[in-house]
Amino acid sequence: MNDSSNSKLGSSDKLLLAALHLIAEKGYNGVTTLEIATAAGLSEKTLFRHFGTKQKLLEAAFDRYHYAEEMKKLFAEKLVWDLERDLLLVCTTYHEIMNRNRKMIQISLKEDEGQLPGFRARTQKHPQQLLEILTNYFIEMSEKGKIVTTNPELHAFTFIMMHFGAFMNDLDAQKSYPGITLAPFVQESIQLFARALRP
Amino acid sequence: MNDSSNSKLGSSDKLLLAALHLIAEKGYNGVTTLEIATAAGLSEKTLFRHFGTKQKLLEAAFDRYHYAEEMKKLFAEKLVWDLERDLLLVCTTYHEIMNRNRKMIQISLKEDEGQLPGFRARTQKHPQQLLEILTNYFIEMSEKGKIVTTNPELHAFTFIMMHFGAFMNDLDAQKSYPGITLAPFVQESIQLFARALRP
DNA sequence: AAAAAGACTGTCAGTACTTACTGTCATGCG
DNA sequence: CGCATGACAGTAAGTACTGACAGTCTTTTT
Repeated sequence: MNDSSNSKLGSSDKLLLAALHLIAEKGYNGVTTLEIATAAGLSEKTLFRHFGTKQKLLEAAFDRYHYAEEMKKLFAEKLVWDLERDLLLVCTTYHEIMNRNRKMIQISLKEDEGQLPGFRARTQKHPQQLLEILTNYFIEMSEKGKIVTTNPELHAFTFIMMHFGAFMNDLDAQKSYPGITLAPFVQESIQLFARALRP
Repeated sequence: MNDSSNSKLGSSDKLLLAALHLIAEKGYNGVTTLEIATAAGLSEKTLFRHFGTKQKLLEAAFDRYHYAEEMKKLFAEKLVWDLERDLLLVCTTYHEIMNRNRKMIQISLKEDEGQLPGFRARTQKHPQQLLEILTNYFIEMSEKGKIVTTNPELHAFTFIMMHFGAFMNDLDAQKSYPGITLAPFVQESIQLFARALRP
């Protein structure tokens, strides 16, 4: 259940995962190096031997575990120009990536930019790419006559905001809206767009 | 420009505002009592004379500046059963309230529940109420034959998630999507729903 | 009007605790 | 042997919080 219980990992990875987990939960200033080391099942001394400072530990964790593949590759050859199918692909891919970077996103939210140079830029890279891709998709779908869209970028933005909102709502352990799960929401959001954009 | 530059405020309010502002920006553990007092233009000693402890200062700030009026009152007698008009009212009211509680929401996001008992519950109160109101609204509109909705609660949730996402995106000073402003987005989101739910 | 009282604040010195980080030496392990 | 680690002690800095005293300004009293 706990990240650090995996005994197959090397010491560095145990520390990185424990750091990521605890900092995401309690914030950088809310966790001590002793806490992190203990959670990793190691001594504090080992932590400093590996990473020198607490800052470098966090930076190393970000570098090691931030998923950074290009969004465009994820959609290459996969779009079939059927609105509902393609939107489902976009949705699932979006939520998958956001969930993979969940801890990093939580950290970026909690800490201010001054102390985490460049971290926020990285967490925002995927959403920005996706907006571009989805905008172009709407434009092309419109040219094919399969949908009507007056403002493709705004439509793409709206679609992404829906799912960004749902993701952020889910990020919080103590959810704002219990009783609503992701899958039906995804389905509904797609049908909504399909009906609204239908020629 | 700065909160604490308003010389008409009493010392307590200067401290509360400075605390709210700084804690929202750098987190509870990221700010010192000396910093807060200095930002308020007062001495650290005065801070402790007024509030005793740092915790109580934050709690007092939350109590004093959290906007807590019942959502239902805000919509009483104001809904006219015209979808586009009513959704616009819901949108603007939602964004207004969320913005009014912006600092409190930022703090709730940064700090974990263990140290801020009950804070998160208060920031989540408005969204939950709104979901209820909007769900009932969709049900009634459906009964009036003005819209078709297969799952009113999910539709309401979807609508709110769109705007929650937009708000969260805007919360960040370093926005993910520059060049997109709120007003056109609100307009588009309403038209989207109007088209999708039209009988 | 003058004096006295009271409320509020600043300065400064200081305490107690936490915490990032280091040094030294011993131990286990291939 | 060589390498990684742990146990332990310790340092230096930061920080929440306190106490003592003095200054200022307003209000009250004479």
